Amino acid sequence: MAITLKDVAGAAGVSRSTASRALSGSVLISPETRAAVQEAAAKLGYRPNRAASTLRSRQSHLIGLVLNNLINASFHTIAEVVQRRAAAENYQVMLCITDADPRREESFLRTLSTYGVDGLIMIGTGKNAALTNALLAEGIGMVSVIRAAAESAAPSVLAADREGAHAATAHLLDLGHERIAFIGGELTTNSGRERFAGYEQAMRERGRAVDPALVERGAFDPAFGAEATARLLRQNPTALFTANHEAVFGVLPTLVAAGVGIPGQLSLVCYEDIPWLRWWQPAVTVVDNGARELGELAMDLLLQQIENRSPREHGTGRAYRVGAKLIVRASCAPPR
Amino acid sequence: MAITLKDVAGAAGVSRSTASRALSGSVLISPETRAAVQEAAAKLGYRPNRAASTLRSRQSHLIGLVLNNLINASFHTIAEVVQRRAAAENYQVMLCITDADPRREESFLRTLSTYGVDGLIMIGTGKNAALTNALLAEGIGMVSVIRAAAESAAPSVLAADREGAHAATAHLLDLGHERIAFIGGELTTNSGRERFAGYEQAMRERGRAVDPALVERGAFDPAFGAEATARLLRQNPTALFTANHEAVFGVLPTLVAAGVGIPGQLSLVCYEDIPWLRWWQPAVTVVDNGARELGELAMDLLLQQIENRSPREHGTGRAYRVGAKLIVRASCAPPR
DNA sequence: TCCGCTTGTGGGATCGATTGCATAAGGTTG
DNA sequence: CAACCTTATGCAATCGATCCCACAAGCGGA
Repeated sequence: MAITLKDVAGAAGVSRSTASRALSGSVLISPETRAAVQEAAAKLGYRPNRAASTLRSRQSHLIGLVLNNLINASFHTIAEVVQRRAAAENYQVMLCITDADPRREESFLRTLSTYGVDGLIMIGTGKNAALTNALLAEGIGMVSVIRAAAESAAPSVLAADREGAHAATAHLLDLGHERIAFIGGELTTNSGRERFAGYEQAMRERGRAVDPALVERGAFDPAFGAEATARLLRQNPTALFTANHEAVFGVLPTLVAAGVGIPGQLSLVCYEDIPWLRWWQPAVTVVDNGARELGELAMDLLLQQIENRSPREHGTGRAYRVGAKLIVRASCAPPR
Repeated sequence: MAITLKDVAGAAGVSRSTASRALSGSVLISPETRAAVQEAAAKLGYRPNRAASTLRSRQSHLIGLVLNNLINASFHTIAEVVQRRAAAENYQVMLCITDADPRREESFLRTLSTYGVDGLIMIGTGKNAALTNALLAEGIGMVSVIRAAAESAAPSVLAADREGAHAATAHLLDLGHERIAFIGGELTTNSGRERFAGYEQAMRERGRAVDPALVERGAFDPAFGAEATARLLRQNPTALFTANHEAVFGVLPTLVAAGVGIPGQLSLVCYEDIPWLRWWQPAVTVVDNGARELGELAMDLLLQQIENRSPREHGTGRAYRVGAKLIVRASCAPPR
């Protein structure tokens, strides 16, 4: 039915082996033969059968991308970056959405391995370390992004959450703020813990105690952001650092509804550089966690692993950090 | 190296053929044999090799998802829905991001066909109809979503943009507005054309002429939204319908900066139900284009095609419509 | 008893590209 | 000129699951 390598070989007057070598490049083939085969392939519109190629060569040119969802800005940014880099290097991406459910994740990991993926980019739950380590041992490349299980042997690319939160808090302190409120995620999450640590550290460095009444931690969800903001406003803070991204959707409307002037009455810093915060009035100062660079670096590491084929060297669980950047815009001013 | 069907067959004391049939289900196999094979497979941790299966059976259980980007809310919503449905039906999704570039799209389509995808979900550029029709003729399933080329033989699932825009405009007219400004996309795009048509139709039905000074059409981009809003405010509209989703990011800050009271001074309706507009203060009345249903319906149609394997029946270019819903919130009121 | 049918199982070819091994042609060196 | 190496090519096995075909066992009816 479809055109196979045999047809191309026939048209070019060579054997299948020679045709294969001519098209895959980089082996002993005379320039004329190579040209003849390439011409024949082009003329016939030959498209190689990846299933056959994968079966024999054990290289699928497939990369599995495992993540929680695509709604979160960091996640879909990373997904985009990964797909683009992959395509540029002639790899294809299999998308798997886990909802942060370890059971779904496990199922995806098993399925991906049946497809013979060459590597995996994981924003993982951290609950399947035994399985991921087994896959790693089988020679499948792997890089964890954003989250990393301590027991995982895969290298990880992490956001500098502590540094980012530290920079945001320091910025507010530099402006002269003392009553800096904090809205964060639960301490059970990586980012919740690290960002609070950054906030606390900055306060401590300037000799400021953290006032528990100014700290709100809760679910990654706008409703929590709204409640927390309402509570915090009663404490008369002069600045607010929202380190819980999803909560922002609740924080901003609550501030507007309460008629709080920004930055006149309250200085505001949020987390993650999403378009809305850039286009808001006044434009909101944010911490950019560097989602694009996270994705780029993860793919660099993964492609290195895949090409070297040396799980030993990479299976060290080494953690790389991507710097967070404070993007100063118009939402902060010295306190009155 | 890895455990193959041969190993499972050996452990269960049957032939490879029998083992294969026992695991693939739905053929003549005695219950005891089937149980024995399944047990052996489970005990050995057998994971079938998809490459081999695809090569022989010409079914990859892969679906290609081709779209512009993942930033746009409709697109990543559709991507999520497609992936979930696919996973539930034991298909995997290959993600391809085209940036709406026909050349990239073409390249992805060719690559996907080398992987032997069973079907394609396309938010396409419409510029590769010859190629998509060829793939369709080869037996690859296909459904276009949101955009559809007239020359394409694939069925399409389209948003009811005209109806949505009509409903939004009618809502404003019902409240008593007469000077209803419109911000849309270029007429060269499907959604730009259809949404303007809906606006115009609603106006016409109520005997209102469309005032060209109240209509702005331009790029899908916040900067355009900001300029357009600034120009429109000089025309003293009592209501604004923003049918260009990306422009919203420029429209809202401009309105806030100009101190326009909503809905007191100006009623506002936007397009697409994204979290920000739900949590804005006041909550913004929007037209929901039904991205989730678009994705669901597209997958339903695709799975039907793949299972029936009857390109004839489906290759009719038939267009399905998903209804748009007006979600009334707090951003509209009668004019003063 | 024999024929024909149903049900279950095995043998072996097959999908299409890759690759180890053999070999031929041409060139170099002592 | 013989021994040897380099370069280019072909042959045939191979990857692992599927599926056509053959065939055996069991059973009912004539």
